Amino acid sequence: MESAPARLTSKPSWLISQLSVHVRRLVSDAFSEEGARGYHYRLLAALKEYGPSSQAALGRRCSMDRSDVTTALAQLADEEHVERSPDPAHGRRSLVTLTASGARRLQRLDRVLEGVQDELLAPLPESDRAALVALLGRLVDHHGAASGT
Amino acid sequence: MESAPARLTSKPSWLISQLSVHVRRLVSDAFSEEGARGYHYRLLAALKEYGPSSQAALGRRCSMDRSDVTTALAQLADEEHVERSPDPAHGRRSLVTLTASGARRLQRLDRVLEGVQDELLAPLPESDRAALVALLGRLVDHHGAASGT
DNA sequence: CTGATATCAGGTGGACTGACATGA
DNA sequence: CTCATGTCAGTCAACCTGATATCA
Repeated sequence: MESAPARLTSKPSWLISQLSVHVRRLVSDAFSEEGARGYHYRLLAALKEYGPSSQAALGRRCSMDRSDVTTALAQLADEEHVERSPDPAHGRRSLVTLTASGARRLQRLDRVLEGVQDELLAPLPESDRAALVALLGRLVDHHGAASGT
Repeated sequence: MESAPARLTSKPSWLISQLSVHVRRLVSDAFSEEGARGYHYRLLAALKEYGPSSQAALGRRCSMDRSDVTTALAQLADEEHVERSPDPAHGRRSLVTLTASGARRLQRLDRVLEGVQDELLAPLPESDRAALVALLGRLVDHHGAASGT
């Protein structure tokens, strides 16, 4: 405190908050050109990765609230990127599946994200990028395990 | 792509977005116990670091919009954590200064942030923390320089 | 009964935009 | 005149809460 420069930028949570502003700007700018939003991407990506799922499971995996899952899925269903069918085994549960057009949509969004990443990581050489990803991954794993089911 | 598990968690922008959710939750939880919000902390910290400033300058340094600076400063002024006085040299411009109570407030919030950081970085040993801070710092510097004045 | 699930209504803070008046 | 500044009004996505209905 006394001798340190007290630079805001030495606080990890401050750094991450600042960074997240830029990331969000970049991502939502890029996504909105495609007419998508963050929630849509998360859901599509989770569906691709885990296969057909219930809405509650999607919410857990995407760290999204159930109510938001419902809304976002309704929009995705409107555009026929996903299909919601009642789970035959469980009356109340619905099974959400990725459609072919949803998979294409995800591909486009993935490509958009690649661009964002290049821009974001521009100042770092390859080896540093890998190190950063590894470190962030450990944090996400740790905190994801703490909160999710 | 081919052999990799295609884990979402290998995408830096995804990782940062995920992380920022946790960081925000931790930070705003902790701050709201103090009755503060992110904007308040940013402004107080910037005032401490750069000294008395105009509102526009604060906005630039905190990556905040001018209108949000106005609102947040009004609240801080209500609680007498800052003082706004017209700049004698420039009629329209106001000079914002940190009061003694504002400085104490900032200290408390800083302590709160330390706690958040400990929680956030719990899974990482000291050396990795430093590495992470360095990497994030480089990204923030790069992208901050690009956007701000 | 509890518990999980899906839906709907609403509220909050953070980021942003547009309009406006004032002053250098 | 233009430009920066401070203010106000309002939009938007993300995040969260509570209430309700259905079903194992």
